[in-house]
Amino acid sequence: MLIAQVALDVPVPRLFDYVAPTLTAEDIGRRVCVPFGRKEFVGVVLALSRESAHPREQLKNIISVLDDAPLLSAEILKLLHFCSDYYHYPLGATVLAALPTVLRRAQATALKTADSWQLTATGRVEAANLPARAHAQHALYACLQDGAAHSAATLATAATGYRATLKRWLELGWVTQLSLPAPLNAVPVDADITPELNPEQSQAVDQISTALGKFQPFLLHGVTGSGKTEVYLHLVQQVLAHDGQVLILVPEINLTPQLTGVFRARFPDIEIATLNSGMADGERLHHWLAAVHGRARIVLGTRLAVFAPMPALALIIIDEEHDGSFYQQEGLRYAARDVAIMRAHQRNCPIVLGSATPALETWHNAQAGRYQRISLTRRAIAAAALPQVSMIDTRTQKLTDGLSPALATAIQRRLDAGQQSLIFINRRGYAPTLVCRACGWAAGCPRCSTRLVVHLRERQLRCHHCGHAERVPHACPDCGNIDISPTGLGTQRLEEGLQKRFPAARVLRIDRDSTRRKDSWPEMQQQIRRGEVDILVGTQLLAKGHDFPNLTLVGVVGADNALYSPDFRASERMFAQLMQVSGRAGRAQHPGEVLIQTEFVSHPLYLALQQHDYTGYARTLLNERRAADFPPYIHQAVLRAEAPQLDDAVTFLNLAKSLAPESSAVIVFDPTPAAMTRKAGVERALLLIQSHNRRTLQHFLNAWVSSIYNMRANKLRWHLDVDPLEI
DNA sequence: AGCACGCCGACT
DNA sequence: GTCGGCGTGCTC
Repeated sequence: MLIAQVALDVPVPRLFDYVAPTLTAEDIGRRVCVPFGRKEFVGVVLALSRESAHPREQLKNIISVLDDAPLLSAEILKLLHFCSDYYHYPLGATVLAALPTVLRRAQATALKTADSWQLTATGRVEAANLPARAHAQHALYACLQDGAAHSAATLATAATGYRATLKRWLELGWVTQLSLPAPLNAVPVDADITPELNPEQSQAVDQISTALGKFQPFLLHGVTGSGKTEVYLHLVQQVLAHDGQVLILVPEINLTPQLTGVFRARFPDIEIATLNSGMADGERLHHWLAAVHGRARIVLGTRLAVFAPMPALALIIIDEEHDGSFYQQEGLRYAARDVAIMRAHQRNCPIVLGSATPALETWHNAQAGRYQRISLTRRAIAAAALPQVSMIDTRTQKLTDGLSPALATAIQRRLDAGQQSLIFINRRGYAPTLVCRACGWAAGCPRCSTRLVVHLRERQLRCHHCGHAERVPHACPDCGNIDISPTGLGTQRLEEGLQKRFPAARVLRIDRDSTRRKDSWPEMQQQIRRGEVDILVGTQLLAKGHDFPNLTLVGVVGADNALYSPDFRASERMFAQLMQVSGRAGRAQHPGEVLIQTEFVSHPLYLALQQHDYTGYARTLLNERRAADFPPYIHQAVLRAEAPQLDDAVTFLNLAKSLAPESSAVIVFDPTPAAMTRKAGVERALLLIQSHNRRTLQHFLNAWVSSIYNMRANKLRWHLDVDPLEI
């Protein structure tokens, strides 16, 4: 009797056995439909054996086997196994999380190949004579006239409401329907020319490409504008020449279209699968399958792409590897960068971590020789020097709407010269608080332990953590005083102040609020490039990898906040952000200038920034971390609990602590309320666990987690966060 | 996660 | 007398 061990998407840390007479070892990694409780579930076969720990009469039969070939290779299953172990997340849920959502659903019986449509010879002749007013038909023709097969998704974007037209054309015999998936990126792009590399870049390419075929992590540390992308492109070219696949991970959505464009222009004949959370399910599936079947030679995506099976994977690239969006903060809590390293290790291929401001963990690994460091010290455009950075002492200057006279003068000079300025402030909204001048009341969120942010244009108070919104009150709800005022500075207020100060200037605000509408951010980027904007005001959105050639001034406002933060990673993050945003200035012919408003003109963070000295500041921070016994000198895990009452969460954690195995090499701290205790109506507490030895910590957690699963947890949710980003 | 079973309060 | 609240436990 053959028994299949099946992974199911249930929060239970074990597999389920089913009778599966027809399966063979070839079927491991295939999806199956199984009865589970009263329902049918989709699962993945992870192992086959002759016997089960359960009596035969308790075992049910597999209902059906779903795909004609395994979707998850042995290799990717091994990676998922590792993740389940390392992050202490149930194996079944981990495995199912690696599949696109459509493939996790029970109704989806078998995988249908996506249809595509192609113009016939008749169609070509007839469509050329369409009446001018047949707009819908013209739009469809424009899309199909290249003769290639196109998917529904491509047709939908090119010609809205194409379905009716397509149906008619199908009847007329103008198009044929193929039951083959259309190639990705069928829409042609202009081919790019391969630019020359400077000596540093070509040395980087040489060094990395000699490692192809074996495991070796590289840290590509390149100053902003040093042309890391060009290095990636050359490496990809080499891998493609040997029929390999490349996995490229990028931070959240913003950069994906831009970078995809670059790769498509350089490799117009290569299929590129893109994977990010913003994609429609069907499209995502299409791209994922292209990766799985090896058709897509380049897979470019956000963190979730790290689990995309790729039969010919030969190189992994992580761009902006320091970026926080590589951490998944719910469900399977993983760090895509670390998973990618493990994947490269298992696959025996090189991995490139690129950044101008590497994460301290990464830097530390490079110092220790675990990663090979390659530096690009010069900007790719020879004329573009790094910007000059200076501080403006806000203790001695009078600020108007958050702006010092020195910064205002600098902006005026750019306006006179027809150049652009960028003012960076990491706070959206009008003002971060609404305060009563009489009694000291401040508007707080009813569902979170945090202040509400004033959004004046919408006349609303909003919580940036749970989405709660209410009208701005006219008087203080506590004492009735009318004199309540927005306090502090946000992007909206800064925008308003700048517009008042420079009435003739075209000011554009860029934050999550102003770019919420789909496609508005790419549109704004075009606007900026076309020179239709004089002053940009924005948050970290602006810091990331964009190239605005006419931008010569970057002003920084309100950065001091990070210096007070209780989060030990706050200054690392702020330094990286400022370094990145400074890098926006003077990327082309004109020299750039960066002005930072601060009360701490001689703080090491700012001094390092002035010197463009990542290395020096990294050393400072690492020394601090070592002295304080913080990561990367110690390994952490956090047990988090959420409950309607804080007491219940804390009690649970105390009980969990009492169940912790004895270990002299592991420190278990006392439970504490989370930094933001209440969030979206739930009370949160946490328990920090530390060890100097990663393996010791892992063993400890292994033993502990199974006993936590046995605890009763009413109305309480808990999870373990290994290598947490924030505590 | 779903879903059923089960044991205590206010209703036709 | 039942309808239904959600605490508890199981799913191969």
